[in-house]
Amino acid sequence: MKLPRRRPASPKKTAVGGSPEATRAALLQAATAVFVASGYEQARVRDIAERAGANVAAINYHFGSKEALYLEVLRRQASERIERYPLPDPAQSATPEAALQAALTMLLSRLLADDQRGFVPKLLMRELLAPSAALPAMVQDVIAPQFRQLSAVVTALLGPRADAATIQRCTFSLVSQCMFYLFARPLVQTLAPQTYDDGAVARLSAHIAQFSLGALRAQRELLERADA
Amino acid sequence: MKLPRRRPASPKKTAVGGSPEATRAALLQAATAVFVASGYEQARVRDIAERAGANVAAINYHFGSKEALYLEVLRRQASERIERYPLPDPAQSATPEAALQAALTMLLSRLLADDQRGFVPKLLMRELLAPSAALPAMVQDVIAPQFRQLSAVVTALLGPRADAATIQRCTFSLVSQCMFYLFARPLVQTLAPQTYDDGAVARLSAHIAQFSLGALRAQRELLERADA
DNA sequence: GACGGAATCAAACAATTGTTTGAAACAGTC
DNA sequence: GACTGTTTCAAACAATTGTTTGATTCCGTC
Repeated sequence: MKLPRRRPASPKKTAVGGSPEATRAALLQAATAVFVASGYEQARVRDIAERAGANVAAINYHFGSKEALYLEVLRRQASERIERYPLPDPAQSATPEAALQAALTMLLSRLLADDQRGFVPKLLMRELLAPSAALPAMVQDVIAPQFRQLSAVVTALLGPRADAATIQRCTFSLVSQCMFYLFARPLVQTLAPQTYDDGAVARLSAHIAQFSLGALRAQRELLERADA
Repeated sequence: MKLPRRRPASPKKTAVGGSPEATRAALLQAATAVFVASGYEQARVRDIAERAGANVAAINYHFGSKEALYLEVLRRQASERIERYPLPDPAQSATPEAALQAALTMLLSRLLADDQRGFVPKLLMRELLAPSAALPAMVQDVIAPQFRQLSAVVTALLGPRADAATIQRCTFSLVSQCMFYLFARPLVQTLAPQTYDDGAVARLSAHIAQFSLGALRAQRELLERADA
């Protein structure tokens, strides 16, 4: 009693559709979910195939290997999130202070937004914990641009006397406060359960901006007093 | 040509010693190294046994299973690190500023010190990524005390007008800057390779203290101006 | 409706995993 | 020196892994 498996939207397992492209897409979607849930090493190709309603061999047929599939998932998710949350143009902000606020909001949005189930942030966490061959590309594509952008804003706020090392450390201080709410979420939720309620991004970015603006102004005064 | 394997410090593979206790100890030490390097799932019992100069079966004989060995390693490492880096007494510091500096140094030490190969911090990362039943105990034993301590220091620096939420967020800002250098290490090393050179803890804690003291003073002024 | 390449499948494959086994070596006691 | 319980060992075990295979099904084309 075999029903036709191709075009007629086969009601087989999940939603393979029927065309080869549909299989590919289903595998990608299933792989994303499984990789996020288990990480690369713990993810099982059989889980992915089953979830996609496809055969195990389909993975190697369409992508070559488990690792190639992983890299493909990573590449797609990262670029998608990047274009969903474009970096704000610093020239559009009236003041460096406004630019900082805008940049922090976007950074936090990227890290905390729950659309797409937070794939990229979770994968980023996994990569940082157990770096794979994918991390360098991820740093270059996702992190470095944000870091450069923030560095420019910090440079504007610290004034002309700031050296490169100071700019770098201060930028780290900004990034760290944002990433903290991603990484330490289970911890923060234990200590302050209401933190991730509605409007979290706005609330947190406002605090981080206020905290950091005070720090950067003080740092600037310090630099200029030392230089004088 | 079998040489006597027991007491006479057998020069076999590594340093099993000879007695059953020595085998146990060697297994524990090797297991610690391997678990830290690879994590529980990726750690191979054969690696551990070889590193300890023991037979694979010795693990199951002495500890019952791979998981039991892991939990034993965990238990020992956690308690050891806690007593190695005791929290500084805030009453011993002359000023709140000095107390902040001392607390940050100790926090960073705990997170970055490479003795024992940073087992507990790495485990903390794994727990935050995939929380298990061990996390609550870990928060209670390792994190919460530091957080309370830092909160007290922050309260002193922010002055009497600070509300609980502000104190909490500012303390998070402090903790986040410290944890960042643990979590984002692969990232930081890409962007600023020299960061973890000798004296990292002193250098980083000095920056974080300076940055944050400026932020906290500004915050205090803000609070007092708004209240006045 | 037969041909042919693309796609899918169940099954087998080779490698690796944690664990168990049964014999051997050991130390202590009588 | 034989007995006993403990400890160690090489080897095998059972389960799981990613991958490959060879047959089969599909679909457009002639």
